[in-house]
Amino acid sequence: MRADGDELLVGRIVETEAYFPHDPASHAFRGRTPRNGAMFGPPLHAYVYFIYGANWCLNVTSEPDGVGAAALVRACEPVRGMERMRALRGRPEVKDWDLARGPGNLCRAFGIGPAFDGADLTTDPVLWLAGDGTELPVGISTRIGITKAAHEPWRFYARGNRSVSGPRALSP
DNA sequence: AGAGGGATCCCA
DNA sequence: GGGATCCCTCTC
Repeated sequence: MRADGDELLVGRIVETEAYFPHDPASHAFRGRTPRNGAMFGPPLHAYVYFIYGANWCLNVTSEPDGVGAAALVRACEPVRGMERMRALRGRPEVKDWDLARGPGNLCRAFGIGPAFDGADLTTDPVLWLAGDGTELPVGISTRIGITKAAHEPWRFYARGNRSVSGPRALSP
């Protein structure tokens, strides 16, 4: 969720990937650097990074302070604030279900950028996580867009949900 | 399928 | 400082 001025932007997370300690595909693999510092912070904090010259990606730290690990939030099913999300995406023709599909698109739709790097997602007044009790059927697959540890089944998605990103073969 | 895009970081 | 690499996106 994100409070954007007076407007509340709400999305249900439908796709994540795990990046474990000592995971060759993780940014934290080679140790702490200025970029990945937030990954080594306390759990349930944001790690926001810039990639491919165009996209921000949101991760949620998952291990105690000092351990570099996080879950990449790859997609949300928009729940509320879709018009504002469309404006943030800058693409008027995008369907609701497509607004936060993919990690870069998700950050654009929610206005998430470097300002949130290191934010505590349990107490931050603007960006936070919450549960609504919904249970989703979980599918598991290999992670997307990586070359190292590519066989590890560490991607988790909501089965049958249109807002899930990636090749169709990976989200049956 | 393929190009664009810019930061990051390792190893000189 | 160079250059491979990158947890991607859009348009073809």
